[in-house]
Amino acid sequence: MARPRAAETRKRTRIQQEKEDRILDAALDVFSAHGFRGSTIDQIAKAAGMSKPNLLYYFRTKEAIHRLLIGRLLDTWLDPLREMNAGGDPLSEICSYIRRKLEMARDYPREGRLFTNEILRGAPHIQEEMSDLKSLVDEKAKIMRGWMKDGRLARCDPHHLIFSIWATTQHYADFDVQVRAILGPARSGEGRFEDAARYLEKLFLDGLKP
Amino acid sequence: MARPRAAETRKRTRIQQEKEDRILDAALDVFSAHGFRGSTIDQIAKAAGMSKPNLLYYFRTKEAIHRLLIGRLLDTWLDPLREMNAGGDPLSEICSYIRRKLEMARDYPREGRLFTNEILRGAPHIQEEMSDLKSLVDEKAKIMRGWMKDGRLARCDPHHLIFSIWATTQHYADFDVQVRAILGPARSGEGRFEDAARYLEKLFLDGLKP
DNA sequence: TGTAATCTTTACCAATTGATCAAAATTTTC
DNA sequence: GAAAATTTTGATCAATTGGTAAAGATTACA
Repeated sequence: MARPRAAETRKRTRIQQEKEDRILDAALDVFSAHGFRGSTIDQIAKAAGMSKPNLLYYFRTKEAIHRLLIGRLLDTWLDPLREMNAGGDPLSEICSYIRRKLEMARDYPREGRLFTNEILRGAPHIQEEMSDLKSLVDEKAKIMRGWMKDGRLARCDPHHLIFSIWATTQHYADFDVQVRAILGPARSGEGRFEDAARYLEKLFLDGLKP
Repeated sequence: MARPRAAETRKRTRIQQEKEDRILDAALDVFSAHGFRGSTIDQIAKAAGMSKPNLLYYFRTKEAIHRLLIGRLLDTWLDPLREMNAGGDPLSEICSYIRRKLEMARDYPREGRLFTNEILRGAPHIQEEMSDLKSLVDEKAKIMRGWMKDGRLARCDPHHLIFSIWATTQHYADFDVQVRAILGPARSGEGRFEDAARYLEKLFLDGLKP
């Protein structure tokens, strides 16, 4: 190889491990705040505490960083939905799904915004993942329809039910500044997530009771 | 004025009227799809069917276009909430609010995405409007609390109730590609908004019944 | 119809930005 | 401790992009 780059050679060194992690964390900060095109390599490099050429030694292109982040994200983003199983009690399955999604919005807001950014742009980098997503959602929708048939869940469109859970929970990551502006400083502590959880649980429980 | 620019002189001509409208429409297309920094003047000019310098004859800067769009947007975006009045029946007031917001997501998805873009970036251009927003929401929250006290609406946190309506309706504009991908081509017609309306109405009605 | 105002185009500039290269500095390995 | 491998830096490039200048084309109006 003419000009060796990190990770193109034998195995990852200690420095590679460290620096790559720092870069990805910095990039998550910057991408989630400014979007892909709104972010510059310089910004990311600065946030990671290194020079631009140095960063480019670890990742060939800006897109390579973005791709890796998006890929990682999708891997874990759907875990809560996967965990919903037909065997459990419908309403408590849905409640814990809501709780888990809300926890993700609280604990990983950057990832959430990165995802929303990508979707807002028309999901250009995750076309195939979209069809995997459809399969998963269809599968879970089928389970829900089973619950409805058994009279254990209110009859409704399961796809839109899932959308509404995504929307209400993701809102607390994507619209964070708006939520804080409206709740005011006094209620903008971490407690707002507990208030949200309480409210959403009530809404969906009573709204979906058979 | 050394180099006169459109609208800096006496009154708007026919051509100014036409071209400015075309530019704003094109800019809404481009900004809502790519975000502010992701959009170029060239792109907007091309979409508006004119050259870049020609466009810049009508708007001094890219930011001027964006500012105008954002300003216009906020003017109308909150109208549905303003219309919610204490005199009506609580549940039907909330239902028509949901319906109106859903109609906006259907009829003005570009505006919706423009707004989400702005909030995602931390709302840098609409700081003051945010406090106006807070006043409006607080006022409506007060009305809702009155309804709850009278036993005409289920007790819950009215701020989070409003958030949940925003989130579930806006979702159909912002996450449109995802919604379409999951519903599949057969159910991605305009009918999806009616399905959504039916579902949301049921959810909120049963979820908020006293 | 002629003239003043408005509009459009061509050519251009300076700053930013993604990316490269080769050499210097550092770390790892034997 | 020296050689080899890896990491860092500084200089630089080409493309993109926001914006300007000035001359030419068109339109409105008396």
